[in-house]
Amino acid sequence: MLPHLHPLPRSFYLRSTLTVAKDLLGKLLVRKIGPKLLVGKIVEVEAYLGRRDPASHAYRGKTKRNEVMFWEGGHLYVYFTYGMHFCANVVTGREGIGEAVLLRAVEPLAGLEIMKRNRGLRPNANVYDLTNGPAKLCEAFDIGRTENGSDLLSDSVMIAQNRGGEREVVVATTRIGIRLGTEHRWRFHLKNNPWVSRR
DNA sequence: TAGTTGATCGTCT
DNA sequence: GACGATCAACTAA
Repeated sequence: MLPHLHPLPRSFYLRSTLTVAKDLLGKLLVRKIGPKLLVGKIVEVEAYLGRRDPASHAYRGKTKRNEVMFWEGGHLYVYFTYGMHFCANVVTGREGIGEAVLLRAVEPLAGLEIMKRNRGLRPNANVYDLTNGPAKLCEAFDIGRTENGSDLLSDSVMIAQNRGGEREVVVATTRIGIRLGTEHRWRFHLKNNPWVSRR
């Protein structure tokens, strides 16, 4: 059913952040928790360009919180916000750069029942509410503090090529939930995908 | 449908 | 001490 879940190579992440952000659309977010397998197609992301981007956590340089953003590309930066939510980012570029791509929404493909349970939703809940937001997808995929700094080429969290996924139309808009940096259209999503947040 | 608000706490000023 | 890369519940119209 889901053959060849093989992680993308390190070189995928060692390119410009905007390029990686667009290329992440359509790829598979894969989470393995013991025997349980969760898979979602990435449908919405935002790029955060480090020291040159006032909206980025890395704008003022490295801190204890954002340290992982400055690691080599292909790691997962997970942060805690609003006192209750986690959000997950894909670190891009070479070590010391401090750039990342926020995963904002995925289309659930496998492990829907587990995601519903992780989200605390009833079995008959609307599937569109499962993973249509950055904090929602983290809850659904059970991504939290423990996953901060995970290598995306490892097994527990990986991003894999979506085989047979044909080319889709990408839409660029301004980023959501920020005060500075609103002039840039660094949010990318797949056109008309029902899991994209704020349609 | 649009706009407002409360929840809740780690991080940085 | 203020606020945030959010979400859900609420109000008004």
